[in-house]
This record gives sequence, structure tokens and C-alpha cells, in this order.
Amino acid sequence: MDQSATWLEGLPINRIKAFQELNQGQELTNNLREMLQWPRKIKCDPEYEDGLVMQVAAMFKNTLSILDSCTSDQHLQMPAADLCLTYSSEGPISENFGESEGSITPANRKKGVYKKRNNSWKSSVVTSTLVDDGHAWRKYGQKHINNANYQRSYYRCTYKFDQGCLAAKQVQMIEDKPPKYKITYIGNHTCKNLQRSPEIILDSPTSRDTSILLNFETKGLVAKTEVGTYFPYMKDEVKEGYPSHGNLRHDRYSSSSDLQSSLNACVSHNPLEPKLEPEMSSEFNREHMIPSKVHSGWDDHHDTISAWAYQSMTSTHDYEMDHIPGMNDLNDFPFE
DNA sequence: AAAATTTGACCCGT
DNA sequence: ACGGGTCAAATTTT
Repeated sequence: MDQSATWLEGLPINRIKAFQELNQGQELTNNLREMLQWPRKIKCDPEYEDGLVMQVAAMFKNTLSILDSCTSDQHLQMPAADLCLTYSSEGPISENFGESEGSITPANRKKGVYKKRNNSWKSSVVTSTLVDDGHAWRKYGQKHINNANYQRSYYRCTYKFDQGCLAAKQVQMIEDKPPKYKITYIGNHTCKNLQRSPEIILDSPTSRDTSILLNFETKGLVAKTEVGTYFPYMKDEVKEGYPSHGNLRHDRYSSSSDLQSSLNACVSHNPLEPKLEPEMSSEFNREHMIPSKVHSGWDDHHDTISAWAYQSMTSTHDYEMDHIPGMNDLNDFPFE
């Protein structure tokens, strides 16, 4: 990340992202090749192999999608001037600009050219909790949909206009009694704030017991029963210089992002966190660990703090979510 | 004051 | 013309 940063510097952000995707894909491919080359030496786990293949496939998908957004939206490289271009498609529809300037009455409203429909990739998840997914979203619309019982909400990336990030998502409640939402993600984030969470090594998301918990000390999986022994430990060590939760409240979602960024700060800056060498991380891979994004925060529907994770490159159907046992109140939270 | 949401009008593909 | 998606003014929240 350091040596590449020197020559990546100055490139547009989406190009950097594409390079990162390709680099990761190369690494994954090397791992896979190694596994296939010495099937005896390295313990073979078909599940892990499949995970690798999935991630490589997702890498290609992401990269193509990023490149696609580069070609159709070259303005991404110059965020300041993107407004007029953002709403123009490649068509000859831009004739409406020079004319009709004087009268901008409510009735004679300015007719902006709408943005071309995003035909980038989509992926949806069905979840029972509307927890913070690590990105900053701005709601821009809400509609009821023909054969749906509830309204659909439309969100775009907060940094759409500063940074030209085209990522968007839709949230549709499917049922209420046990709350169930279908969340559709559209497009990739090209903004700098790619993920507010750090990467952490997590156990295979396909394991039987979905009660995944994280040990921030070793980046490994923690058994449920050990949670109580790990969290208080951090409490003592991670005290000063980290954000406080004093102003958190339970009543709004915003609290979860506060909480989350605090936690993330603790995780990513935890002095106890071992800095994995590249080789070491490769060893981790051989031990069937799969790198994932991890989030945590206040879960409004279950009224507790949750930790959850999803596999990094594939954003569909692999959310793993569980509560942290023994944490029923913010007061139980280990920090502060 | 600034940022985020709400809401009806508007746009566009089918 | 319809319906899903987006805009932007008004309103609310921070």
C-alpha cells in the first residue's frame, strides 16, 4: 500500500480503486494457484477454494464496473465541474440549456436533463435490521411501488457531488411483523471514504454457527463465551485519544454510526493489534480464514449492539449477523 | 447556518 | 400512458 501509493498518487480515485481490485485479484489468484499446485502440502478446503474463486470473480466484476463507470462518466476525474455533466447522458439532449433563461416560475420550472439510468450491477440483500452498512448515504426520494405494500426509499452516496461517487441503494420494507427489508445496492463507491470500517480477518462466513465474534487482539474468531474476557480487556487499554460515546442516544440511527466510527477507530488504531506481514496474512489464508469487512453498531430493531460482517468482495447474501451476548445496553459496551 | 429529509412534480424507458 | 427513478423546494433536524 505504501510503495504503490507513490505511483498511484495523482490518479483519479476510480482508477486507483481498479488497481486495488486487480492487485487483490492477483493475490487471490496466487493463493489459489498455490493451493492447486500443492494440494497435499496445503490443506485443502473446498469451501475456502470456492470462496477464493468467488472473490476473484467478484474482483473482475467490480473492476469492469469501475472501468465502465470511467468511460461513461469521465467527469469523475474533475469533481468540481461535474454537475452539468452528471445529468447529461451521451445523447444529444443537451439542447435545452441555452434557451429559456428569464422566467423560472414554479410552473415554468427549470427542466434539468435527468441522469441516465444507472445500468451498473446491482445486488440485493434481505435483512431484518436496518443497521449501518459502513457507507454514508443521503436519502433523496421515496415512492410506493405497484405490487408492494410498503414504500421504497432511495439513497445516494453522500459524496456524489463532491467526488462523483455514483453508488446508490434502495431500501424496501417487505414485511413488518418481523421486520424484513430488501436492500439493493447499485454501483460501486468511487469516493475516498470507501468504507468506514477496517478490514479484519474473520472466520469463514459459511460456517454452521453464525454467531461470529471478533477478537480485535488477534483478528481471529472468538467463542461466544470468551467475549466477556476480551472486551473488558480493551476497555482498560483503549482509553485515551479515542472518541467517547458520551453523546450517544438510543433513539436514532445516527447513534449507530457514531458508535461504529468510535469502535472502528479503536479497532484500527488499537496498539495491540498485530500488524500482519504479507506472508503472515498468507498463512492466515491457508488456515481457511477469509478476509471480510466487519461492522458493528447499535441495532435498533433488536435494541442491542451488534457486530456483523460480510465477505469483502462479494456483496450478496453473505451477511452474517449476530448479537454480542451479554451486551444489552450501551452501558455494557466495553469502551469508556 | 448547514446538513439531512420529506414530498410532489418531473423525467424517461417501456 | 404508466410506473419506477430522480429532482429540488420546502421543511425538519443537527
